[in-house]
Amino acid sequence: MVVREKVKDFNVDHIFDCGQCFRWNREQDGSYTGIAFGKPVNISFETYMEEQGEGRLCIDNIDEAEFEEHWCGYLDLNRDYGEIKRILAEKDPIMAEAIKSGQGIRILRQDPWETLISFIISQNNNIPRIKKCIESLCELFGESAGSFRGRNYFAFPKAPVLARLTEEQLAPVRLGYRAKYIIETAKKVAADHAGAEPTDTEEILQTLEQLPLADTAKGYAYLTSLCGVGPKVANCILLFGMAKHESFPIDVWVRRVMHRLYGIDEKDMKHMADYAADHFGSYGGIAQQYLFYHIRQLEK
DNA sequence: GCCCAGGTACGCC
DNA sequence: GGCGTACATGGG
Repeated sequence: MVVREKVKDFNVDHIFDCGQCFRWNREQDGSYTGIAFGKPVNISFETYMEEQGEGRLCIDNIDEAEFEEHWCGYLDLNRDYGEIKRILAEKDPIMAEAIKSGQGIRILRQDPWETLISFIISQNNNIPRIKKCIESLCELFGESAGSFRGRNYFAFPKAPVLARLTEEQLAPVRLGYRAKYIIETAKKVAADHAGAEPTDTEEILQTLEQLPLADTAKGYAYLTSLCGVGPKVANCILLFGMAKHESFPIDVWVRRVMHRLYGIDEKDMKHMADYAADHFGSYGGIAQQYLFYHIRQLEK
């Protein structure tokens, strides 16, 4: 168990139930259990006093070394979200209101491969079913990650494993027409990876794991070249799997916000993207998460 | 039966 | 390049 005191701008519901991740589940006590880096973990957060915005973060089933190596970055703990919120709140009153709804949001730095496949599954789908599909995919094709608090866990299946599957083998996961996209994308990613040995050619080979280091435009170009990855999914992968915080995914909910609250024409995606780039700049993706969380709260 | 869900591929103009 | 439309699946 790792404990950190005086953690600010952190709310487990805002972080794990804001649609950026699909493998974290809420427990009776309000904590969340999930799996990352091949290991099941429970995360709880206790605020010292109401309205204080500080609290104690507990991560169970890891040690200090694992915290430093993986979890500090995964939870984006070194970023000052208070400062980001101050900057964004000044942009407009709608954003200021949205930040109040999701004041404890943090953008996770998830595994690019898992994020890629998860968001291919997300297209034209709803969050509960996305979670079911991913869980089933891991149970059927992922390596066992042991048991934790009486439950068995499975790691996310790696690219070469999915690349070898047929649509028939994937059928039990109930992915629908997305099964084909996933097999094709897995083949491409696995092949790129296999071919990524140093060569004497000028051309820099692109692989998925190189993308977080590349600039956003290059990452976007690679991702949208994959089958089943369009503009929205690519931006989600850049944002949630590669910490490209300027990426601004536009889905049905964000369209709803931009139309209803900002008055932008419902089908003018270009205008929405331009608005985000102009107003929210390098924090576009974080702004998008406050808006996404906000509109969904309003609809509940 | 219909509509919807963190959209995309594909064909047509 | 901008438009429609089909697409698997399950919940409301």
